Amino acid sequence: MATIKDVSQLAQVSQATVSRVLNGGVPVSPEKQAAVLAAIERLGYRPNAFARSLATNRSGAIGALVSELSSAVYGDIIRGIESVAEEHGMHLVVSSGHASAETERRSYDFLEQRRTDALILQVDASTDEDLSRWVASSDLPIVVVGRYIEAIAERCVYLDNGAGGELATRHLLDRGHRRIAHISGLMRIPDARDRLEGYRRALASHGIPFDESLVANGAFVEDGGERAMRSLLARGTDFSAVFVANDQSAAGALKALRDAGKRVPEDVSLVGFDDTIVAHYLYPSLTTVRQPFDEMGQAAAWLALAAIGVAERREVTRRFEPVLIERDSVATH
Amino acid sequence: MATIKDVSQLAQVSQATVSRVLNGGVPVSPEKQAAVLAAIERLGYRPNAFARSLATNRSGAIGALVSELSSAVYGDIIRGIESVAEEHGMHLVVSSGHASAETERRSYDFLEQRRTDALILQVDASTDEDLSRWVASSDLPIVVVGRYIEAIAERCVYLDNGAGGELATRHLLDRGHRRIAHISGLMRIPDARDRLEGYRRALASHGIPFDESLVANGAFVEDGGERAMRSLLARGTDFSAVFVANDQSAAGALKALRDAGKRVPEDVSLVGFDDTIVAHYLYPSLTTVRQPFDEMGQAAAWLALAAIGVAERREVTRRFEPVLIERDSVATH
DNA sequence: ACTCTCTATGAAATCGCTTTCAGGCATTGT
DNA sequence: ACAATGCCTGAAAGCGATTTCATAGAGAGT
Repeated sequence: MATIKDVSQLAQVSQATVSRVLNGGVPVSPEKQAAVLAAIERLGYRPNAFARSLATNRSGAIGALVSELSSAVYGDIIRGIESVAEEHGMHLVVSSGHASAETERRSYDFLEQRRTDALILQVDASTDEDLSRWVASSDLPIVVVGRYIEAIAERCVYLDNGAGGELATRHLLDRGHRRIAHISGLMRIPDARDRLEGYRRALASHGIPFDESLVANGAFVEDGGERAMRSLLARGTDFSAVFVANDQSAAGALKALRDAGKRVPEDVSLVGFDDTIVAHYLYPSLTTVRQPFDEMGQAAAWLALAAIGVAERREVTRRFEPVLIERDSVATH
Repeated sequence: MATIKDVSQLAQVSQATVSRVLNGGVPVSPEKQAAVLAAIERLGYRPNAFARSLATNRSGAIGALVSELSSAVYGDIIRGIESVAEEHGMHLVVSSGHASAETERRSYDFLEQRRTDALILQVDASTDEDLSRWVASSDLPIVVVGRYIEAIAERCVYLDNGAGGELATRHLLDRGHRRIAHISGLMRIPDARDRLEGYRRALASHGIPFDESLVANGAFVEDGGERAMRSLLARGTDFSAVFVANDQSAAGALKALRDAGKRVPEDVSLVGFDDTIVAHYLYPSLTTVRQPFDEMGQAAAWLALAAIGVAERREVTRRFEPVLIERDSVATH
């Protein structure tokens, strides 16, 4: 591998000059410039990124830590981050936390260890306190996406989950449903609690009392949704619609309904949450509350890049509003 | 940020000693060891990864370039790579090619630029020649996954797509189908051609002549599958089953069938390819040919790690066999 | 008791780049 | 024609680790 020294010798200039033509900004005479470029070409020279980073203390990359790499949910967040990063000539290093606090911590350490210039975190397993501590103790800018943490609110990009729960429930109310059940998410995750809260608010606004027996926990996973729906059906409490806390558990709920001989949406209407690819593939396709993952990723990237002075500081939306996507799983009651 | 020098001063030892306790291998007296560890703890010292990499010329990470980060298909490959990498204390840097040859090239350049110790490529847009050239001209080990390229065969981890096409088609033949259509994939991708070839072989083995009018192109995407199925139906040629080149286009095909009032599997049976999450969510759930993405990722990682001497050299499967996953989209004819 | 290993340690070179600093040379102004 | 100004350029000092090499001291062998 050729080094800058080889280039400088071949081009008969100093290493400083080579560095200057490489990085621009400083004027270099056209002749030397040409000589250097020729030498670079001739030697197939590529600057050593480690040396450069060591000297500049910048890596040219931002890191993203996501809870699950292969999830349909978070792919769009990454895509959003990447598009903005690329726009600014920065690269993206992605690492996965495997939905385990331990692995999240390890991956965080890796990224934080001065390998990237900024960090974007989308994690589930670590607690609010963990994250706040990380933000406080790290000297690189950290942005948290998909989660609102009061202590570091200005570094959070998140959805208004309460409004989302309300939106979903209101939609069912508007369609004439009155007995509306809820399959909730993993309650240790704030999103789940907020969505439930939104559901309660919507009911309240229509003067409908909250009924404990219409709520079952789906834990955000397909299996959980299936079990929750079975439990709901077994209770014998009557309902004509269900707001499910995410698309994945809605898939499970749909299966349980089908197994029980209930038709969707004729017998039971279903609203999901997230608008992941799952909602599109289900049959009937799922009416759901969309999270603008792509835009949220972009916002997070803007925040991060602005913090390190790569992107201009500009107004960035941090709290996103949910949007209802109507498909075929809701009928008028 | 504390440096090794700070630590060495606080611990009253040389930098070399600090480095030794950090990296192990070389004996250090227990007292100094303790002093160093205490100093590290006290200062919150973390070695600078750039400096270390510059000195050792190793990054401790392997790079993966995938065509699409957020695809359901490739998530499992990454997961497989990551699990093996982690097992060996290596980290993973992922970059995306966005299914464009230009971006693939750029991402490749980034990763190749001495940032990672080995490279695993899963790319669609770049040609066999591009890849062969990269492998030839790079001084880091490169493994290609999901693709067979003759010139660099020993660095490829791939599925026997021909066998897959045969498997799918044979399954339909075994179930009594004789008029079997095929919705093919993007023909510039070898996988698509091989699957078609397998389809032809299976037909031939049953003495059924290949019928051009039973083949339509679905280009591996949902839309394409839908259009292809419509085209097939419009031709008026009779068929009772279709082998679709991947799950995604099978989803489109299913939609077209449904729109045309055909029931699956009663009127038309369907077999997909890949066994992605899509196959699971479709209704009826899709019988499909499974690619062991996870294991393929693992194999690629083993190959890569062995090449840089991190993992022991052991026998690694490079050509994987497809497996038929039976679900609900095939009926006996 | 004396030489001969060995073992643990530190000093210093090195990795490949950026950046400061000082100076040479050509302009410009008077 | 001379001083002042600016523009380019090169030498050299980092950046923060690893690693080689030499050496001091401890232990072993006779």
